[in-house]
Amino acid sequence: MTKSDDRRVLILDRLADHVLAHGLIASSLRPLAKAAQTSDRMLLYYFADKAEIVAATLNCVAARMVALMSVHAAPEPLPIEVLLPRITDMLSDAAFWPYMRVWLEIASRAAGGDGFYRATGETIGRGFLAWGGAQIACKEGERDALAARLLVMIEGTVLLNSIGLAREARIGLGISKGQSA
Amino acid sequence: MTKSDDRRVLILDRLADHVLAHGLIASSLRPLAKAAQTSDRMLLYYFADKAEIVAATLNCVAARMVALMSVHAAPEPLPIEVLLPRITDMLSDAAFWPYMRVWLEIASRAAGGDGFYRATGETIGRGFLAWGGAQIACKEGERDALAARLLVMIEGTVLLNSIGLAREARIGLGISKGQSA
DNA sequence: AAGTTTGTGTAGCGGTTGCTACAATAACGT
DNA sequence: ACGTTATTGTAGCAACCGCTACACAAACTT
Repeated sequence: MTKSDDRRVLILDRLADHVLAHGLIASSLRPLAKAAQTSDRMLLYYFADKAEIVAATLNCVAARMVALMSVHAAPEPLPIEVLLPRITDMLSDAAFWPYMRVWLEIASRAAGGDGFYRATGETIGRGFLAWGGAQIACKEGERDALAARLLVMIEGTVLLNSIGLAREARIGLGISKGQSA
Repeated sequence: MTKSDDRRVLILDRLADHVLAHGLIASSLRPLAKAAQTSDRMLLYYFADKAEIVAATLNCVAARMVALMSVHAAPEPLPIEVLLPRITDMLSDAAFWPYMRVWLEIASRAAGGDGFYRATGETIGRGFLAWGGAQIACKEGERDALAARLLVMIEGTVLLNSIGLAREARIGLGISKGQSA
């Protein structure tokens, strides 16, 4: 049934658009259905329940973010002091902001004890860790620690950005001003 | 009308208990009213609307957190390398976890564009900044940058804790193992 | 004692939530 | 052509959401 699979993929793509544009908080069945140009009835025909819809949609969102990040990845490893401002600029990019919003929603729900969001968050977080680690120019024995360091600082920056303390985040990372290279 | 003021304070205290125990997500009027041992009707008698209830409750929650943090504050300034593991341990403390949960809910809603939560988050964030800055032993000219650095790392740790990457956070901060002093 | 303010219960409004029962059409294999 | 399967619309459920109208009692003022 390739037909229905195609339809599912098309729907998921539109659902991802909607979640990125309006957040998980605005993603109850009827708004989602409207964004996907169907009815809530049909959403629950293609998916078992809302949990499955959200899981599949977040999958799609994560895939897009991976693609977006690989575009921004440095072509060769860089020292962490160079990497940090680069990534900070990336996070401040308007194209990334929707992902950060969803990312914070996931973290918040994970903190609330929801197992699904905790697992999803951990997977994506480990993805960040690997992505960053691969770009650091360093001795092999230092890579894990530096990657973790990068991750802490990235996540700290994301959170501070969300509450309007982006400036303080840059100061904390020792970034003097403006865009980097 | 001290009588009704007392009643308001008593209610707020119970509301704070509930928000800390179950999060903002579980804080619609009827559960809040039950926790405060009243009715939703009475909640909206003492407060204008739900926004006012949440604002007042978060005020109360923030006050409690300040009290809790001042207990954990170092009696004298410490170098940042000593401060960092101390604070990380504090954040991992079970007594702090409820606050971190609410903190992430605030950040998430701020990221969603809600003006109230953005303002609340910024205020509390600046409170963290000042609290941390005051405890750092350093030259005066370095204080702001170090305080910001501390803040980024704290917030990064909070977010990573929420998604089950507490271990990675510690590694990133260069904390070798176990509790500190 | 009369009148006014302060407090409280009951009941319900219009809206949203996730989800489902029922029925009808469209497509397909035989 | 016929029976089955895939797809879709309509309508509605029970639970929840923030909030309000109305009635009523206690308490305080004068």
